[in-house]
Amino acid sequence: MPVAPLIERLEARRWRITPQRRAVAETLVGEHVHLSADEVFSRARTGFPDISRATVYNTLNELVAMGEVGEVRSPTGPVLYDPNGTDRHHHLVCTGCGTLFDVRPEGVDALHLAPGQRHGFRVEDVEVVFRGRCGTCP
Amino acid sequence: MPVAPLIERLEARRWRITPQRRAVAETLVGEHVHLSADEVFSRARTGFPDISRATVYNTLNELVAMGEVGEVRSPTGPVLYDPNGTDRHHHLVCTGCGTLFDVRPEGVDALHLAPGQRHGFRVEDVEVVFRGRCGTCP
DNA sequence: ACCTCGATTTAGACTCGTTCTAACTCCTGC
DNA sequence: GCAGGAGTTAGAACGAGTCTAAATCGAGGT
Repeated sequence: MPVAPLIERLEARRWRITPQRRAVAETLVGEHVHLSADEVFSRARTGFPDISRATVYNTLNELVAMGEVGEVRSPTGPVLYDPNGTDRHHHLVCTGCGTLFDVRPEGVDALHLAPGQRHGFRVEDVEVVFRGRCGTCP
Repeated sequence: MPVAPLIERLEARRWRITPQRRAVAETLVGEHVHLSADEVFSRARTGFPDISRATVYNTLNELVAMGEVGEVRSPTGPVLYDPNGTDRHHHLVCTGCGTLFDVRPEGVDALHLAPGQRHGFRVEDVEVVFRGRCGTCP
């Protein structure tokens, strides 16, 4: 999934593509990319050295609000941004180093909450996080 | 589940029960109790006015490390402490106000990760979070 | 071309939740 | 009764993120 489609989707929304916003969008390309705002900031600076931290946060928050980018609130550590915004998927997190992968677990559709346990909620989403140790953490 | 069993378990571990630690432990009693460190701090002060914030954090972290208390890292907002530390259970969170309930969803045991998706991890735990709107949030 | 005005960007101050530090006090075992 | 470690404390420091107020940009109208 190259950058063009994301940029094109943003143009189709008549969203102004400034050089700063382009620099942010271009960092978010690839498979299994999960960058923190700070990583996005430092990478975006290589393409646009004067971009400010606030602009990176503004842009990421707008991309998330538009649904073009997903945010993963890793239980410990900063929010990670996931360019694969539309696909439903879940996560596998290393409790040692925080490494995070997307996964597509079987059976999540079958998860449901018995009416007696809904506490008056309208349930909208289920998130599944698998925790474990990655190959390099003891 | 009254306070005594928790205090007794702590004594059984030969953990020194100081007045400060007792004040913290006593705030964490009841069903569906999910307090933030700050709420624990202010409640503990009613029983022990000179307790410091650092002691509350120290004590909560030790209780979590011992497994006597669970911590729920609500995706937004502070960590919540759950005295129901041993029971496996999952959570239902309101995306509006952050209200949080314990739930016991069916079918979680069936969740598993296909070997091809394990990315070399040793999976140790699955956490399921249901998101929705509670009765009072629009 | 030239204004105008809202959209965008910026640096830095600020907030929140949490951890760290270094000094202090209190037990516990000898 | 004393030494030394365990526990406590206030406040500084921290990391992530938001907010503010001022500067700058650029698209649409003339």
